[in-house]
Amino acid sequence: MDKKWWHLFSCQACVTRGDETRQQILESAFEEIHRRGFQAASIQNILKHTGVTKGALYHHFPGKLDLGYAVVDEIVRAYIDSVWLQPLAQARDPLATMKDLLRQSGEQMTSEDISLGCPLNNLAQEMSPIDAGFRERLEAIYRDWRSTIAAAIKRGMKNGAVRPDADPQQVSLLFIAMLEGCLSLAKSTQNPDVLYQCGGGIIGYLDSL
Amino acid sequence: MDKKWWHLFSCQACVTRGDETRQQILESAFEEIHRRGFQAASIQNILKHTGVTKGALYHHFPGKLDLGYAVVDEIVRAYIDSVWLQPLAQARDPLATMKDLLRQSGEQMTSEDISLGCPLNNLAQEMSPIDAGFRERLEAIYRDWRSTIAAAIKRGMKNGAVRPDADPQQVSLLFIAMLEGCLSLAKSTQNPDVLYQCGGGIIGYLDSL
DNA sequence: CAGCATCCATACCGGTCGGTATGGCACATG
DNA sequence: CATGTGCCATACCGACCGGTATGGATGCTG
Repeated sequence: MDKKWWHLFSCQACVTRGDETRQQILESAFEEIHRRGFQAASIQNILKHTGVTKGALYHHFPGKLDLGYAVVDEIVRAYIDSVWLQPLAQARDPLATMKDLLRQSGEQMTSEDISLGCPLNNLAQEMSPIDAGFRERLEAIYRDWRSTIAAAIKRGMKNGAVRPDADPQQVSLLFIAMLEGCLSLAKSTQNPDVLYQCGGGIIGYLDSL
Repeated sequence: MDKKWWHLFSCQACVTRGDETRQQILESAFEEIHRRGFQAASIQNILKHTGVTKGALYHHFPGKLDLGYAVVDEIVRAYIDSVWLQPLAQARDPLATMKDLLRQSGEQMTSEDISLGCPLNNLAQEMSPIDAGFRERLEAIYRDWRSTIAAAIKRGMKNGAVRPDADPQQVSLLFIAMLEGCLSLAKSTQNPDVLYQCGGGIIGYLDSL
């Protein structure tokens, strides 16, 4: 079932062209899902923005559900990885880096980003009660996120960057909850000021640790 | 267009029976929307659980969108009103009552409540970017909620129940963000412990005020 | 060159959606 | 009693949905 290894040398097209359209479909699907939610996402719309046809899509993905899973596994997860997990993986001062990441991603958000909200949270809210496959995948991302934060906090407690009576589990939980809550409120109001003021509250919380 | 006032005396059926089925439709619609989201909510399902027919529904509501608006205006708003606004309206010690309400509503949540999430947040997340009518209604509810909390905090600062250097605006914002974020995480993990631990973090925050 | 697998385009299908048109029943009115 | 109106049931509609069947183009394989 897997491609044989020498395809990498003898058949460029098989590898690159196929994976290229697959990637196009994935990114367009992510856009559409981010915009309308998974259930309301239309296959036709996903195709319209790529130029590829339905035959191509159903050649690469068995169905809409699997396409959604792939979006979670390969795009949403990769985003959280690159933005949060990797910077925190070997941070010396976790609170400082978290505050930096917070400010940084807050500043570079467009008003459209604000009104569309966090893709991870959107999908989790919509699909967790409905589909177990989505739930498990999204919950795994949250779990990794939390454990990475908790580990960073623990390291910070050891080297004195975090006060020693902090509870790493609760801090990781509450931080993500505050963040998602702030993004959620900002999305509802479509007001960047809400995001900034709320983000200030998160930073204040981190300062208390 | 309005019913004439003497209908209240002369035509019981016109008033009570009509409003009764309307209320049934509203409640069933709330259930269905809470369960599947507004866009995926099926008129047929809403009817199935009430026993009334499509003619009745479209007699009381011009369309699906207006039905959704009515659910927000008459059910979601009423819920927030009764659970949060009224208890806080003349609370002497706002932080204590907020902690009480938090614990109370946390304890009486079933595991199904947890996995379905907060109706207000669900609808806001799904519909705010898509439909302005929903967005304005939901944002109005959030606004009232925030201003009620802020007013209560301000009163608490006057009578010494809240430390005088608190920022009522930010407290109200952050509290709702934390609450919605905690419910959101608990929904994703479908784990009550997450809710309790996260709620403990909120209470810790309130204790710091 | 023959055969085969990959990759994709087109046409089509059953099912469900929200919405409408129509008619009938109960009842208040003049 | 005749008429009008609020309330609701039934049958039906076009649109769109996700999914499939089929065929063709390309390029590697033996």
